[in-house]
Formats: sequence, structure tokens, C-alpha cells
Amino acid sequence: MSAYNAIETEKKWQKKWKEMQIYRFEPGRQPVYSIDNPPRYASGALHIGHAVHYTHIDFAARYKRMRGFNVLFPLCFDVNGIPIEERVERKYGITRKDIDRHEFIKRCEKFADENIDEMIHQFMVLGESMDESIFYRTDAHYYRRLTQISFIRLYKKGYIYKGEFPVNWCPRCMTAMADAEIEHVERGTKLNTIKFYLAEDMEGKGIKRDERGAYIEIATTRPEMLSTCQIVAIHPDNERAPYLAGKEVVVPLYGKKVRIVEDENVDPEFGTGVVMICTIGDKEDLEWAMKYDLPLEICINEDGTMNEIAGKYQGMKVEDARKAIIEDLEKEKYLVKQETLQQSVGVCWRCKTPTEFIQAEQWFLKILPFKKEILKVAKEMKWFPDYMFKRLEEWVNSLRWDWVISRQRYFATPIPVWECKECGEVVLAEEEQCYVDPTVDSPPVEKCPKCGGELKGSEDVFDTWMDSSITPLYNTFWERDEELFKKLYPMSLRPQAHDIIRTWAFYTILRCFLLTDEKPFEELMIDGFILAPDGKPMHTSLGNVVDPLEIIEEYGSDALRYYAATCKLGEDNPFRFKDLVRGTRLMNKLWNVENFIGKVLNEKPEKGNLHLMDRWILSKYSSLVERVSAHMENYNFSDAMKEIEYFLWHEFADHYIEMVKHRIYDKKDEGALYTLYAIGLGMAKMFAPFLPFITEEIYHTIYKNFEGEKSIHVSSWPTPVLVDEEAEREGEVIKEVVARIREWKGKQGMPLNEEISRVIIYGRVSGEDIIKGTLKIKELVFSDEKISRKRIALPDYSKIGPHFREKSKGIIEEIKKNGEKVAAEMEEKGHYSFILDGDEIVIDKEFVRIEEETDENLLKAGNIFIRVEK
RNA sequence: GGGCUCGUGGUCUAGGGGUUAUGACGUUGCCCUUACGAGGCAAAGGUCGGGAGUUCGAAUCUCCCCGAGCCCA
Repeated sequence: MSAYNAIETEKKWQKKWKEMQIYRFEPGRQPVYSIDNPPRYASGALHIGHAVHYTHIDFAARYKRMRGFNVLFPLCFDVNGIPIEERVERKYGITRKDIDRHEFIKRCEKFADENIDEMIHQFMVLGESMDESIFYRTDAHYYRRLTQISFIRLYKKGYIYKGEFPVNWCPRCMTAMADAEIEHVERGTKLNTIKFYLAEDMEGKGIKRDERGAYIEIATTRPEMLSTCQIVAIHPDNERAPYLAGKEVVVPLYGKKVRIVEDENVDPEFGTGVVMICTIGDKEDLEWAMKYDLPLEICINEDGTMNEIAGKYQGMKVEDARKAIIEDLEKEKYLVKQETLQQSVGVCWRCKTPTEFIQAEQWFLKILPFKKEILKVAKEMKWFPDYMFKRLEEWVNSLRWDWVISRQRYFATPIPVWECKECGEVVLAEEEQCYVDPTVDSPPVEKCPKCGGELKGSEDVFDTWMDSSITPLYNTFWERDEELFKKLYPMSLRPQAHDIIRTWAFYTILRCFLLTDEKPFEELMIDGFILAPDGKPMHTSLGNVVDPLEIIEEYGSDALRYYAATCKLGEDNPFRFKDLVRGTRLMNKLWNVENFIGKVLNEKPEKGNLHLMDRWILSKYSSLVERVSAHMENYNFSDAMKEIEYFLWHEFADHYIEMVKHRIYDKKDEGALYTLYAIGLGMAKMFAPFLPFITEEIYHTIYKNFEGEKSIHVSSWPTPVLVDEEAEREGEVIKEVVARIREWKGKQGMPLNEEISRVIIYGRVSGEDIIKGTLKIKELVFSDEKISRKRIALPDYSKIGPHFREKSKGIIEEIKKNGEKVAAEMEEKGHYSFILDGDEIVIDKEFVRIEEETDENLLKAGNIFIRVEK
């Protein structure tokens, strides 16, 4: 029999499955299992992490299908947003402002189209059973329409407002950003210590002075923001605080007087222990501004230049202004010193430019009033693993701002509003108008209903999370088919990775709750990351990226899927080539076991008379089915795989098949054939969600004629066959005896099918025929002779400990020391007694385990001894 | 700095109070046995990141420290 050829077989089934269309969702058929499949971002090929995640989802989809569910597993892509814009800008060497808005959007769509084609191909190669007939992409008008309608609904509910508010701003991309879009990097900056002279001359402990008067030193990394300094704060424990609190200092170069406050939030270790507060330097400043009700003053423009508040530095880029102001401070003798400081700086996640806070008009969706409800709804869902819920909980509890939902970009869903040029009145689009693009389409009314002024379409677009956080509504036909929506919502499963719990999971729960008053899904399956083989995150710059397609070309998709199955849900797993090796070996094993079965079968066997060993393996198989099913229900794929694999290899193949061969070769034993068939088919089925290609091939070569289903993937999940604990116990003993004798043959250098003349077994064992037949024993004798020379008692720690508590140590020592004596006395009197620290201790049988030994050269299976004569 | 998670033979991994720590990959030795040499059998190899504590008993629980990942500040 030739080895299994994964590469060829997989290509064949990729093609055939496409023709067979077996993954179709049929609206109306119950029960439904619906998966809120993550729309893959269409910026380029899948990497190994995506491959593993989608494969995990596919495990669930295939399992549920075999369980009889009508599975909704959409093929979908996320196509809005900055990364695609950026790739297009790079590809054409332009910025989006260089060409016409709509021309730019067209180029983005085209770019996405090409990637989507490639990614669909990759999904097919990986064997992901997504349904092409439920395809969607988030940039399509049919999808964006829902984003817009949901905005209109939320607006009408009063949850949306337009606000003047500091927002994270990338001066290069010229857009507001959510906190989630900001990365933090360690950077070296200069910490500048600057003199601030007191408005009125004074003296006090620790207060320095020079010829210009009394002054305090303040350290800052952002001297260019001096113009917006609002207050100065000092820790109350600082020795200078009593003199300074309530006084005023003069801001260098600007001459503006600001007051000094005491505040415990000042870090006494930082710089000089005194800080200046500029209201909008960073998020912390913002908190000061709220606390002291300071005016929000901003000296930086949208394009990252200084504005008129900065005075003579107006028009300069932030970095240049910083240099210039430091020169001036030095010239005017305000600068005391400069030191290098490692600092965490917020940067734009896409272009790595340091972000600023600026004051901009933005659209907001209220979050803060709904914290409680969000947590309540989130708790109603089942999280796998359960601790992932805590991440959401912590996030919700720590929220301080509403959600900025507007962006100043092009390739995204337009915000469906027009605004009056005169009075700023907002005119919403009608729901019937959506999808609508206010930059080209007309408003529902001609003039401002309030003042009659001219209306201008909004150029703002939505944060792309606004699109992706309604996938459960899109998938369940919200606003398209109310009847279906009622049946399908909430969805069964949200699968996603742990990095976007605070974004995708959170925003989805929020949006869907606000729109439906219900949870969006029943269960969440949260995946970890796939790290590079070196244990670090994969990065092109580190040169440790693994390409899934290259792996598939060498090992096949099933092998990669085997690796995916070994990855525990929720945890970060390094990519391991050794598991691909293991996967191919496992498949080879499966292939050969199934081929053995295929070869001996001529027809579908009847149940007939089952031998003890048939009942042994069928009973073990049945409990395996139960355990694996339970693992699958809990998305515990790694344990499911481990169980199936172990059973196939180390119970079924290593032992049952070895013990069954002689029954098949000599005569066609019906019970044996039935057992082989039942378990052979059941194993293929349990492997089917994990290894769809090889199991399909096996099914079609061996079982299809007898079973009739057109694919193993639409066949039903196996069920337990029989439970027989007695047979399991007896069978185990026979298995052990056979294994010991096989091992002995190996050690003797004997071929396993060479005859043994005589074997004596000391003890009672059933299955004489099996032992004889499997091992080719001419004469098998059972003997009641007591062959054991020694009986030794060993302590049973779990019994002794709880009963004897602090005396346990001494008792355990006694048993270990006098094991033989303890065993003998137990045999005789039923208990053993001795003196420990002056007390008499009596130990019953339940506290020890008796081990038998012999000094003769015999084989040992448990407490059964075996003598083999060549 | 915070929340969550992880740290077990050379490498990866199971185990989440019972003392003899699971398995895989790799390594070594033996075996061409009619399903499989991508196999079978056997062996070597770890005291469970470090420290303190709780307990009759700790890889497992608690605390502290060190290191890694994700998210946040």
C-alpha cells in the first residue's frame, strides 16, 4: 500500500467540494448554528495566525454540521479604512489629497478586489468550509447602508452628539483616532528644566532665587506648549508646597501669570517635583483640565504646525518649534539643564508619527451611560475561555470617554448628514435614501429647515469599527428580512482573537445592544496569537514570518490543520514544525488503519456475536465519543484531538488490530469485522472536522458505498455503541498480557509471527484464544500456583494523609521500611499495628496497595506473572 | 504603572493539592512482524522560572521577585 499523498488528494477535494456545494446555508431550516465569522481585512494575503484562527472556526462549523445544524458560516471581508488607503497611497506614490476623492476610492476598491480573490483561494486551499453564497464585504453599498441606518436610529434615540472635544490626532494622516489606533513606543526625548519666576518676590525653604528674583524649576518634555500652560502643580508633601500654594508664577517668554496648586497626583519623583499643566498635552493633562475646570487651549493645528497662540512660533512644525523655543529659553537664561529621558510616546499605529491632542469637531456615540447594561449583556454570553470576560469587564469599568465615531478619511462609510452652512443645523438622511453619499447626493430637504441656509454634505466618514461592529445584524438580515432576523438573532458564536476584545467585541456588544436591547451572540470563542518558532511575535522586520502556503505545499493543509488543533484556545502558541511532522505521521497511521479495514471488508458487516475484545474496544470507543463530543461543545479542540489521536494509535491500532488479525486471517469473524467497521468509520468521522481532506478520501474509498451520504462532512457525528465496564476491565488485562509477551518477543529478536512453544500464565485471565492466536502460542497453560515470592505493601498517600494528618509522615516511613512485613500481617490479620511515638497505630488494608514480586525471571502484567518458553 | 494570560527534559507541550510529572519532536540501541520503517519495541534525558509561606503532603494554593504575550495607562 502506497503512502497517503496529501498534496494530490487535497487538490482533488478542493475542486470537488466547490462543485458539490455542501456548505450551503438554507434559510428556514432549523436548528441553526450561526457563526459571526470575522470579516478578513482585505489588505493582503493571510498569514499563519489567520490560517490557524479560521481553521479553529472551521472545526466548529464542520462539527456542528455533522451534529445536524444548519450552519451559517459566511465568507466575508472587511474592506474599509486606513490600511487600504495607505497601501494604495504607497502603491501609486500619492497621498489621498493629491487626486479626486472618488477616483481615490475607486483605486481602493480595486486594490481590495485583487486581495479578496487571492484570499478566497487561500481559504479554499485551507479547507475552510465557508459558504460562498453568503458573501459580503463591508465596503459594499448593501453593507454600508446598514451602518448608516444604524447611525440614524441611534441619532434619533439621542445617543449621538457632535462635540468640540480634544481628540487624538495624527498630524500626518490628518485624522482623529480612537485610542485603539494609537500605539505606544519607547523613545528618547529631552527633559528640559526651566525657571519659572514667581509673580511676587518671596522667600521660603527650598525656594531658589537669583538676581531676577525667586523662582521654581519645572521639568518638561514639551516646552513648545509653554503658551498654553494653565496651572502649575506641586505635591502637598513637597517642602516648598506650603510657600507656593496659591501663589502665581510667570510663564517664561509669554509673561502669562498662572497659579500654583497642590495636588497629590503630581509624581514627586518626576523632574523637580513641580509640573506645568497645559490641558491638552496628553491624556493626563486632560484629566487635570477637568478637575480644575481649565480652559481647553490648543497651540497645535491639524497639520501639526503651531497656531497663533504660540506667538512667534506660529507656523512652525512642532519639532521645529521645540528647538526654537529651547534656543530662546537658553538665550534668556531660563533653561537650567537638559537631560535625556526614555519616554513612552503615543504614535499613529499606521505611520508611527507621534500623535497630538487637538480640538476638533467630531461625532460621538455615547458609551458612558450604558456601562452597566453592557456588562450585564456581556455576562449573559458564554466566553471560551471564561477568563476573557474579565478583559472586557476591566475595559468597560475603566472607560472615561465616549466613542469618537467620525474620521476624516475617504475610503469608508460616509456619515449620512448634511449641515447648514449658516447655523450648523444637522439634517439626517432618510433611511430610505441609504446607502447615501452626502458629498454627491442631495439632502432630503433643499434648505436648512431652521434658517433656510444652504446645506453642505458631510465629508466625514465613520470609524471602521462602526461597520464591523454590526456584523451580527448584517448576518441575521436586520432591516432586510424581519422574519428571518427574528429567527436568527442573536447569533450562536462570535469567534475572534484576544487583542480586539476591547474593540470588536466591545463595540459589537454596545451597538447591537443599543439597537436591539439584546445580546448579539450566545457564545464567544477567543483565540490567542500564533508566535514565530522563536517564541516572538512574527514580524517581517524580525525575519521570522512563516507563510502558510509554503507549509501547505510541503506538508498539506491537513497537516497545518493538525497543528491548529494542537493550539489551545486563548493561549499564545509558537509555531512548531514538529507538529506538522506529527500530523503527517498521524495521517499516515490513519490511512493505513483504514486501508487495512477496507481490504478485509467485502460488505457492510452485521453486528453478530461480539467477542470480549470487541466489547472491550467498543466500550472504550464509546466513552471516547462522549469525551470528544464534550470537548467539541466547549471548543476545546486540542483535547479532542489528543483523545482521538491517542485512541486511534495506542488502543485501536497498537492493540486491537494486532489482536484481531488472526480472527480475520483465519476466518472472517463477524464480530471483528463489525467492530473494525464501526470504529473505522467513527474515527474517520471524529477526525473529519480537523482533517477534512484525508477523511473525505477515506470515506469515499471505503465507506461511501455502504453509508450513502455524498460526503463525510454532511454525515452524522458518531454516537456511543455500547457500554460494558466488565468487558473493559477484563480486556485491559488481556491487552497487558499480550503486550508483555509481544515486548518479550521483540527483546528476543524474534519476529512477532514466529511461533512460541509454551506460555504459562499464573493467574486468571480470560481471552485464551486471543492470547494464543495473536502471539502464535502452541501451548497456553494457566496455573494457580502462587509464584510470587514477595508481597510488598506500598503507602496510599491520598488515604493516609487525610486520615492520620500529622502522623502521616511516620506511618508512611514505617510502611516503606517494612513493606514486606506489613503485607504479610495484613494478609494474616487484616490489619497492621505498630508503635509510633508511644502510640499504637492500626492500619487497615485501605491505606496500602499490595505489589507482588518474584525473583524468578518472569514477565509481569499487573499482578499476573507469565513464563514464556521458546 | 494596571488588567488578563503564560513560564514544566535539548525544543514544544499535558497536568491546576496525593508524592513514581503526560506526550510529541529530536537523540541512542534493537527489530525488514503479511495495515503502516512516515512503523514497532526499548533507553537516555526534567524536580516543574527564582524565593518565602500555607499543608501530613505543592509543579498544582497564597505572597513577593524575574521573564514573555495581548490590551490599556
